[in-house]
Amino acid sequence: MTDSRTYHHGDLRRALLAAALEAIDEVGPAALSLRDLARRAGVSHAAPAHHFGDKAGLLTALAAQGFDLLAQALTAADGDPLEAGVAYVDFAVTRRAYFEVMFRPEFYRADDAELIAARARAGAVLRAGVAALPTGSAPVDPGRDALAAWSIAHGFATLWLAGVLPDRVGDNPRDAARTVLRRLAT
Amino acid sequence: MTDSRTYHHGDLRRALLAAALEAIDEVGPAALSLRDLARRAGVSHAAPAHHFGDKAGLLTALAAQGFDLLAQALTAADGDPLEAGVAYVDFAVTRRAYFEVMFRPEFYRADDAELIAARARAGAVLRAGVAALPTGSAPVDPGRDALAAWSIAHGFATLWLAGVLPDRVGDNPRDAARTVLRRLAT
DNA sequence: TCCTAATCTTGTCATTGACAAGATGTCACT
DNA sequence: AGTGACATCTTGTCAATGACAAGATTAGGA
Repeated sequence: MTDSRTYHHGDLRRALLAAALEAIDEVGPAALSLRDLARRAGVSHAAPAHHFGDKAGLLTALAAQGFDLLAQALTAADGDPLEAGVAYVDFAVTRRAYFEVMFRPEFYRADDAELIAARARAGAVLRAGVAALPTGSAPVDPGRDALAAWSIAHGFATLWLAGVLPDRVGDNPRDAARTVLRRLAT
Repeated sequence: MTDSRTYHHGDLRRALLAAALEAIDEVGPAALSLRDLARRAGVSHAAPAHHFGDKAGLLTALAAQGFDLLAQALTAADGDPLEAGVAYVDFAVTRRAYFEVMFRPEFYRADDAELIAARARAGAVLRAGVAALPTGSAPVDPGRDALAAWSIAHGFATLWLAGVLPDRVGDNPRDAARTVLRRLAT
């Protein structure tokens, strides 16, 4: 179906999303160009509009897909809250394009039903992953603990992606994340 | 000097930075338009180029100014690491435009000397603020503790700005941050 | 005064997002 | 097989933008 001689592409929607991931990795979500995606997919400049309406539509689809992939990644670290945090950071780094779109609501339609559902699924997995965290001595608010855990993992991931962490942390995000996250898990 | 009848603006650089803060608060840093800033300042569309070269130049100046303001805000919470964290979150929320640019290196020139200096100043204040954190029972790596503290504050601030936190956290970022950050400070 | 540099303007070009209208392919139904 | 409705893709167009070039205006010192 990648035969460029056919009038119909055959799988353009998927091809555009894949091209978007590449493009975002290269230039970031802000500089993403629909026309560039069309060129990458070998179709005309107006073809993307049919599948996504506009740029926000495409990024909405990407974000929804990203939340599902994140839920999947967190599920893999079943039971171990520390490893769930590591998986969160790992997702942000290895699937950077998804992550960068997911947490920038100004790029997509935050009221999209499919997106809201996907985000809710990821949120449920995330809260479940944190539930097994060892609590302090004082009576704790589980909501607060989940927020703290989410914050530290999200913050470390964001700072890593922003490239502002000192060189000392090394180049292995999983190991670095585990070291930092352990500060909360003890 | 704000007299629009004069050929020279008089304080265009400052006016453009102020207009940029407004515009970013309205549409975000990605959708920022130099021509819109020029209109807001009452000058021609090419006037900004003389002061900042291009868009990245303007955002570089904004980011550098932001790091200095952050350092200033952190210094105000002198000595108390918990309040330093609260001040960090408060800065992100109340001076959102600065914060959103500062941690998106793809928007500006990360090799700018003035920016690097400002960021180093802010980093020094941040590390100093965390130094007084109560350590756990085990022998600790102060660098790790600083990273954990930075991560949790930065993560909470980022999640707050992204608007993905549950309604339960309320609408007061300072109080909410204090509650979450205490999880690390005990 | 004059002159040099800084500041701002006008004009231009390629790129982009969005929209409209038309061409082509696909598929269900007869 | 034939046909019509719909999905998919194309071509054409427009306003907005970033960047650049060249010229006008002003400020401030020799």
